[in-house]
Amino acid sequence: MPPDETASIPPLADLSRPFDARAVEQRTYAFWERQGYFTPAIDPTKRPYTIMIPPPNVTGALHTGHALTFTIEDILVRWRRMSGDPTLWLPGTDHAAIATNYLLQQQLAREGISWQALGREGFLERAWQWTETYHGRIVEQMKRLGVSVDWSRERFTLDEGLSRAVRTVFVRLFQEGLIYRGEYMCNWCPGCQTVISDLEVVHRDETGELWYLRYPLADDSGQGIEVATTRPETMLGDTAVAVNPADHRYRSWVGKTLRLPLVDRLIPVVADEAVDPAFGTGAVKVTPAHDPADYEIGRRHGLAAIEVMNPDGTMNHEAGKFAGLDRFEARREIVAELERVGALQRTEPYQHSVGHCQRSDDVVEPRISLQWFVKMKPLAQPALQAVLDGRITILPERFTKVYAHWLEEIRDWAISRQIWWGHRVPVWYCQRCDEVIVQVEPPRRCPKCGGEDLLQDPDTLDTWFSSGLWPFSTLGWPDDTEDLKYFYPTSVMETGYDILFFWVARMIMLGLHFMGEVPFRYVYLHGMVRDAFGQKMSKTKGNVVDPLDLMDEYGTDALRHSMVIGNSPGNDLRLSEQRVERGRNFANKVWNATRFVLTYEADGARPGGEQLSAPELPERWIRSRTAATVLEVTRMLEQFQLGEAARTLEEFFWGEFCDWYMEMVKPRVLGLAPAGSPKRERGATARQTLRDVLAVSARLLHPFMPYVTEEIWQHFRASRPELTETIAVALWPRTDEAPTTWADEMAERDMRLLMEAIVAIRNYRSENRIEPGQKLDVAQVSGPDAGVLIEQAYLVEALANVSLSLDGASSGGVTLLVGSLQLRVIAPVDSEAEQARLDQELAAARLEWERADKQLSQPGFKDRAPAAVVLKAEERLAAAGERVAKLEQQLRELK
RNA sequence: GGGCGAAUAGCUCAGUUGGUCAGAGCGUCCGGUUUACACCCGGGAGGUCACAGGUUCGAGCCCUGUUUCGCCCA
Repeated sequence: MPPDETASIPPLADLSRPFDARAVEQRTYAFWERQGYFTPAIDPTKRPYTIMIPPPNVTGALHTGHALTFTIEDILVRWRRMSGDPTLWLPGTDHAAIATNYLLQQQLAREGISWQALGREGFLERAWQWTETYHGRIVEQMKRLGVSVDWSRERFTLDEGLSRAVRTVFVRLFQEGLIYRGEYMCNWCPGCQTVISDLEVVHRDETGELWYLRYPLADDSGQGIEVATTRPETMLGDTAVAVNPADHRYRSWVGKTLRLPLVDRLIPVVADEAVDPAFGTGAVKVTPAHDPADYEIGRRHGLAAIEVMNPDGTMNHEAGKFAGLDRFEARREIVAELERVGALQRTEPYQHSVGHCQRSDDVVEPRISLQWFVKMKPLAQPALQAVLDGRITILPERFTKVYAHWLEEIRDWAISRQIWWGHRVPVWYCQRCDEVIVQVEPPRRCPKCGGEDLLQDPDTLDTWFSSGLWPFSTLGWPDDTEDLKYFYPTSVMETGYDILFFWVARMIMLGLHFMGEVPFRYVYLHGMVRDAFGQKMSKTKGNVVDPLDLMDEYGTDALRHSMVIGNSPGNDLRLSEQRVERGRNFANKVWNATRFVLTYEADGARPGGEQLSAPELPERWIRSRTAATVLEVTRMLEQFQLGEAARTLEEFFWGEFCDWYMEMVKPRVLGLAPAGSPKRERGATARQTLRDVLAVSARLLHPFMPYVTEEIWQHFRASRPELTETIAVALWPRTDEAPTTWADEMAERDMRLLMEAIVAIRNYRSENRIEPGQKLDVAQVSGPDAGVLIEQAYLVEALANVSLSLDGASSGGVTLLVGSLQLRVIAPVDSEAEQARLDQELAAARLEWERADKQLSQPGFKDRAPAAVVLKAEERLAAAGERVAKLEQQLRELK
């Protein structure tokens, strides 16, 4: 085997005591990538498992949200790949139009370059440079997380194939009448200088002011009407005052003419149902060009819409002497001026919701403009249906309602953006005959008049318009590719609940419309990652946790572990260093358990060559527990219960395999017995079991902690050449064959008893401050299951530091009750403490008895409860009763 | 204003077909030079599962209402 095809692990002797994550990670990922393990083989006889990665912003950096996303997806994907499914996890990045455009503008400004002066072409050139520079960074960061994606299929939302998909979709929707262009009131961000969709507006409650203005009657009678407004600067564009027609206070005012202060424009008082009589004075100023509600009122009453602002948020020429001022500066000056002329009546603080741009945080300005829209109702209906009839399952289930509600109330989607970075609208305007040409490839001449003077629409499309196509555009659509046929529909869309509307809903709508089939069968929504105090992470707060720092310090496996354990779908996650520490400790535990196993393997003969004795109780027990764990973990993964699966694994590996089984094995493997001796055989069986269980565990753990488990695997391969060359494609332990034949109910029952006995002795030792080093004698064991303990005496002796000398000769000591067993331990007895201990145990036993008794005597219980439940309760009652009797007797003897 | 979620040990959280389900990690207390691991081992304390009703033989889990906090939509 050429050296570059191995994982090049260091020799066993060099194994470091703590797991050295950093040393392992880079070499391991390079090995996986080189070998192409993550490129699936298309097999028509098998159903593929496909996940499309939520593409991170190409110019962005890995954050904790990505770490969560990619960890969850990697777990699912690695598990299914090991299960034998042709598995495709397709990676890619997103061009993040507004974000990139905005950041690049700022970057240029720092360099003293005006983007306007640079021009469209120059700007795009810079943007591509940026993209190329940063693309490498995000890819490297993704690799550090261990993502098992197929890099050979990597896509970028702005690459040629995806761009053609975007243009094709635009053209088809236009031809179907689902895309239209029109002049409407939209959300305008003066900072980004583009329209944004409703979803990109973030509403925040703010304390502003409510200004009361008096608009006088034009007849100079001295009478006037008072209006209240939160945005006095827009008064320059007022073209009416409106009142509710049912508001008797203003009935006589309707139809009268007012003189607008500062401007001297004559404006009517109109009656309109939309006016809320309870707001302010019940009369409102109407500014059709700057408020969506006023826009509607204006349309109903034929009012002029006078724009008083420029696209950048400064006042325009209509603002007269305020022209050129920023809108907020203008507000102050206009208020001052209104006060000076006596039009300002009063001001009061006012709580209201203010829309901000999701990207730049500027206050969004309602503005009338000519934009492209997607008609949503016809697309939304099938998307709703697909979820309601179960073709798509949303997890957690509660988000189904959120999804449905949004789709039912959906409004048309403004898709054009007044920025340069993105997919340019595939529409050309003939300068000769005004023909509008909508097509996928650029036209040479106007199909109507033959003119060659064609101007392409300057706008670009919302990034989400292209990412909405992600599940199929990445597979080659609009071409009918093999990938598309095989991998679509995909299996799972895993992402954060915050982009359910932005992205998931749109993928479903567009997928159904263009592919005629759902884009994915499951939607798994994870929660938001917060800081240790539950605060949302933000740069301004300075509480951003960098996953790369955490990986540097604790290792990738540790970070991944912290991302899934104890987390459940849809719920937010508080990330703290302590949490990651737990992950590191566990990775280290796994590593050291391996060192233990490998050390004895190296010490003894090669596996397979040794004479094995029959498995003893500890072997039967740990195998049975392993089998149960395989079933349990597999079941949980099938149900997307990743957090529970991880916890189950941790508990099994650490609590049962390491803390119990390895300790039980030590008496037999410490110090090798001569070949051929029974002790040697017993040791060989134990070592064999250690290896077997560790090998199964490593495979179960691999999706969660890929690096440490791969490292283990490679060390195993040294002595077991039959193993696959990577754990990444090792077979997932099957639930329908070995090792599930290891299930052994009797062994589990007997071991429980042994473990309880050991714990009872340790407990007594601890409570009575008996030196851990002091060996105690167990003089007597009685009870129906005494044989179990006697047979396994060496285990109890080793783990509880006692010796079983069942001669009954020595007297005294203390009797411990373990289930139905009684152990008489020769130990110093402090009769006062012993009395307290027995009293306490008696109280507990009585309580247990009472509870069982209460349950059994519950009227109807025996008739209605399942027989197994009744039986269990009866057993509990009997056992508790026995225990009470024994304790009472012990107390009597003590006195 | 509408909808959703959370409320379980000091802290952070699990608990998915209602019948040992009262758990984990961290923290805390006690004890450990047991050669895999102190990133460890052993032992302990600690909870009326927010509150009030209801359904049921049986409720942390299902239903209704209330309180507090958070989120989404308008």
